[in-house]
Amino acid sequence: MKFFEIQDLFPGNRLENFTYSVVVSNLMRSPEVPNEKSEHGRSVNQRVTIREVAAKADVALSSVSRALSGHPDVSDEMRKRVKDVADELGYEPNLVAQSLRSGVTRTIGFVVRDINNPMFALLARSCEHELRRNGYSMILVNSDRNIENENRNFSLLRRRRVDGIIASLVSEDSPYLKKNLAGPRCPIVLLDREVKGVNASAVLADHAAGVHEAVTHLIKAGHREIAFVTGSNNVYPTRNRLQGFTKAFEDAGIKVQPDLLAIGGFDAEYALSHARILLHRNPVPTAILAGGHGALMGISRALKENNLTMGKEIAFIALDQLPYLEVFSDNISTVYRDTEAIGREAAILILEGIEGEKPRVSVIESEFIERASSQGGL
Amino acid sequence: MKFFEIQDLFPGNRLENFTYSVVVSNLMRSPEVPNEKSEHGRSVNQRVTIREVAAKADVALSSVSRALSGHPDVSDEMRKRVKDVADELGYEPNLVAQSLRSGVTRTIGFVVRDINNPMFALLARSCEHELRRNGYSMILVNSDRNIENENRNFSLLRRRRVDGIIASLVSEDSPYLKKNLAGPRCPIVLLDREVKGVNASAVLADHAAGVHEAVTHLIKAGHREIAFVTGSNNVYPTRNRLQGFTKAFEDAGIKVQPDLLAIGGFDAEYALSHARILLHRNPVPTAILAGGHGALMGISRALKENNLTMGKEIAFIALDQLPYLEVFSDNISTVYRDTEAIGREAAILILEGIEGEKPRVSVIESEFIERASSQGGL
DNA sequence: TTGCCTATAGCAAACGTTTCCAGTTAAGAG
DNA sequence: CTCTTAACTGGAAACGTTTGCTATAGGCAA
Repeated sequence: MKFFEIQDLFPGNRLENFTYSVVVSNLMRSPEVPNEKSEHGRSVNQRVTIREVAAKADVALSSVSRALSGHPDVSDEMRKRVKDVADELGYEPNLVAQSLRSGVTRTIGFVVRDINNPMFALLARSCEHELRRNGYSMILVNSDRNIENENRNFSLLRRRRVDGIIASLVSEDSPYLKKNLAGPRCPIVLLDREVKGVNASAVLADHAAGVHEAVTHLIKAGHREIAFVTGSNNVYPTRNRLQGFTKAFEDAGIKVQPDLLAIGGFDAEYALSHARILLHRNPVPTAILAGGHGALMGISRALKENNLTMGKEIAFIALDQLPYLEVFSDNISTVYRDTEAIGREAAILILEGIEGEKPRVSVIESEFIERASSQGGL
Repeated sequence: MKFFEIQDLFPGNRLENFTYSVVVSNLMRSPEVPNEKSEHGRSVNQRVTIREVAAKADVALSSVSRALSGHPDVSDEMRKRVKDVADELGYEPNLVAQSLRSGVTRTIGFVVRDINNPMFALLARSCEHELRRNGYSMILVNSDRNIENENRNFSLLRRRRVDGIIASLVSEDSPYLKKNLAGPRCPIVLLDREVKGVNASAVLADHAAGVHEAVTHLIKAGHREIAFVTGSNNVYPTRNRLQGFTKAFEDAGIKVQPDLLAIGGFDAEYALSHARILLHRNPVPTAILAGGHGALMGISRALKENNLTMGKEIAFIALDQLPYLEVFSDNISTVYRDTEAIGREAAILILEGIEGEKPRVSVIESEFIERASSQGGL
């Protein structure tokens, strides 16, 4: 363990002039930029092109291209000569030109329903990582839960000629969906969505299994008044979770009480207002399930308002292990699915699609993880 | 408030066949894709081009281009005719071709030091939002705290001919920095970094002010043994925070005790191991400052290990209001800076640079926000 | 020696736009 | 009625690559 001496930290005795604005100032000086203009009014791009490499190596353009791209019809001597010159000049191929000519952009578009949900950040991150490992870049566009935005996002990605689109759709019945999913000539991977009649791959989580496990656990503990707050049933996760939920009741020979279900919005506002109502129901729910990030936010606020503590006065289970939970709320029972695996799987599916393979569906398991918050309530 | 009936949720009595694999299956059928090949072995891109629009409207290519791009030298009649045909054919300009010809990609590269830090997710998000509002897309690349990755990321963005680069650098003394920051002919915005001799804009947080405020608060409360765990001082935020830290001690006429400073890593592992040592120091620190996300993680784990509660046995302040804190740990005192404002500002600076304006530095304020965790410890 | 084949290199045509320049038309002025 | 000008429009050359085809050279067999 090495601790620093104060003078190490402030080389040159900068302690004396303690003004961070001074620190800033040395960034201000601007060695004048040339920024010349060519005769045609376009700014000169003094970057080195394949043409210059060819000239300096005294070979044809096409030979440079082949030498650098690993084409087989190139002699060892030619390849070496070209590579040397390219290195010497610091040649970096123009990906835009390559894309135009070859029709391949090595870019994947990622349409995300709502980037506010930290799960998507995690998912997009692992997906990007896997794509990059395979030489692809990712353009991420956020729809902000709005189907008009979503439609514009698809259009943008088409114009950018991305090689594939990974999409977490706002809903499964947007009027633009047919055009956006059937139209483009690039592979598509849907995240946790089922859209009929489109030729797309999908990564689906098996929410039902985990929810079934969780609800069964609650029922066995004696709970009967189990509330469930989640997004509307025009998306697969809600339907799938409800299947697990209902199946657990069926298996126990109990009837689901519809007025304990608040199925209508993934946002925190919806969850808050509906949790408030649920908490004033008679009889009061003894347990409550939160479907997603927004539900968790809204419900936990409502509980706080009513001075209810999870795991004491009420049992609580979050569907989805959200990334921040492990930090400070490591007592929350969750239905866990491996979010990073979903991202990786999406990358794999889209790469398969680019390789020309047929679309397929990949299912990610889920499981109930019991912690303190699912106790109490009875 | 509308609650759903069970049968609403499962149209068609899907309750009976409870197998989510069945649900999946309707995605599997693949209406055979044509996937034709042209005579030259390139897959047919049956997308409509400007040429087809020109042919159908019976005008020149150049007129279509001008009509759609808002060029002034176009008659109203021409513009209408072209637009109608373009709409009819569903023409979507090829951004790749536009980029190649015009030299402008309408894309900004965002190099992020470590996307694991949720602050960067927030920052990138607000930045992307602002860029998109101005018609730009963002490509985000993650360096994973590794300067080799960082170097490759810059190269990738150059090859992609991005119009500007926003960068959160791993360190300020990477050997590649000169090449990467001075070389490319596109504007650059640095996030919370000072690199001498480069012609770049920057968004700098005024950490010092907030830290000064926070430490002064602690000193006034009677704290003398104040520990500080943060990243190495080869980056601006550490230096700047230390300035605020030291100034507060100076102002109070007290000497900083160097062995209470653990200045060496932003990662949680570093923070954990050093917090452990600090907590066994004699005398034990009465207060502890966490510089960043990793420090917060590591320290809070070390506190838990030692059965210490923030705000009780020890005073705790997090430098940076991390996004997840407001959710479950709303009792943590923080030095707050508006992360989303930083993202927006970065976008604004990069757009200015693209407009040809001179690089400049923008400073974001910070302030101490007192909550429960900074009490106790004495 | 001749002929053929193989390995390699070069030429030139794309990819889909934008933009310079030149040409056409119509309107207005003298 | 002719000339000048303004307002468009069309043609063609780029942008920086990749790639099909053709050309050349050398090797080897007959």
